[in-house]
Amino acid sequence: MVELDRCDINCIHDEAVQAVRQALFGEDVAASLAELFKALGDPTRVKILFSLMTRELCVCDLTAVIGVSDSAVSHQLRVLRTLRLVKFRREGKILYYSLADDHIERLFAQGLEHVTEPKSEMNEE
Amino acid sequence: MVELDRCDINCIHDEAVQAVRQALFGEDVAASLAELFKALGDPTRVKILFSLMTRELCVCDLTAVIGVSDSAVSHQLRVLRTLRLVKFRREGKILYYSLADDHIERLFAQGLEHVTEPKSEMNEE
DNA sequence: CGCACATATGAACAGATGTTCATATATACC
DNA sequence: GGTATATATGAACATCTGTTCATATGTGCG
Repeated sequence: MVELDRCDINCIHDEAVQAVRQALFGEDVAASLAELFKALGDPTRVKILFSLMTRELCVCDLTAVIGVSDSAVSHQLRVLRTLRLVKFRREGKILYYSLADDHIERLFAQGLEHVTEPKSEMNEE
Repeated sequence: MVELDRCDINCIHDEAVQAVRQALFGEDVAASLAELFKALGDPTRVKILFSLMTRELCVCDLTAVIGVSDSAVSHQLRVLRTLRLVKFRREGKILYYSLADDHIERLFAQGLEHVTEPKSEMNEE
């Protein structure tokens, strides 16, 4: 029940705005969602996650597969860990990383569907 | 069939690396995926897209709902348009934006599932 | 045509992001 | 304990990103 401070521009469709406002999730949810997607929005992290879809891998393997420094991988793994996208288990000095759950696989599947979709015709200006 | 230039580090699990390498999609796909998710990785764009899930809206409505300048909305709409996430139709001087397809709805649904999931227990160090 | 409105665009700027390099931690083995 | 390996972390830095402000485009109307 937010008192909507009516904008002074006049092209606004009031009921539409009110309806959408009520349906709209809060700042925090929007921020969380954005944070999640942002984490998926980097080529290195995408490759890490996709690699882990095949099987669990150690940091060393990841650097070999993806072709970036171990430091870079490590930094990115931290991002993914913080967002609970990956988990790991230790075996001696080696850490084996794997996907935290199957949300990522489904997100990737959806994403790939959009990306590889036959772009009917650009709707760009 | 990429000839894998074996990394000089020795903790690598060779067959694992080779297997994953073969399964891994190309640079271009990884880049496209990352680009898509990056587009979803901003609070303003998240709110725009979520608003459009309810119904089509003009730019003015969006500024009112989300509470940012029309210029900012416009800039973000361009990003979303470029990635074919939204489309629009003109009616006089007003442009009505709407979601380009239903991939976004499904991506959001998946994303929300992850975000709102009861975080069993942090797996952070 | 000229003006008003709805939206788009470009430049500028502050803040965020990803990598590198150097260094630290943790574990195994001698 | 000391050394080697696997990984993590912090600082530094160049690049990218999102907003704002000023200005441009496009449409309707008188």
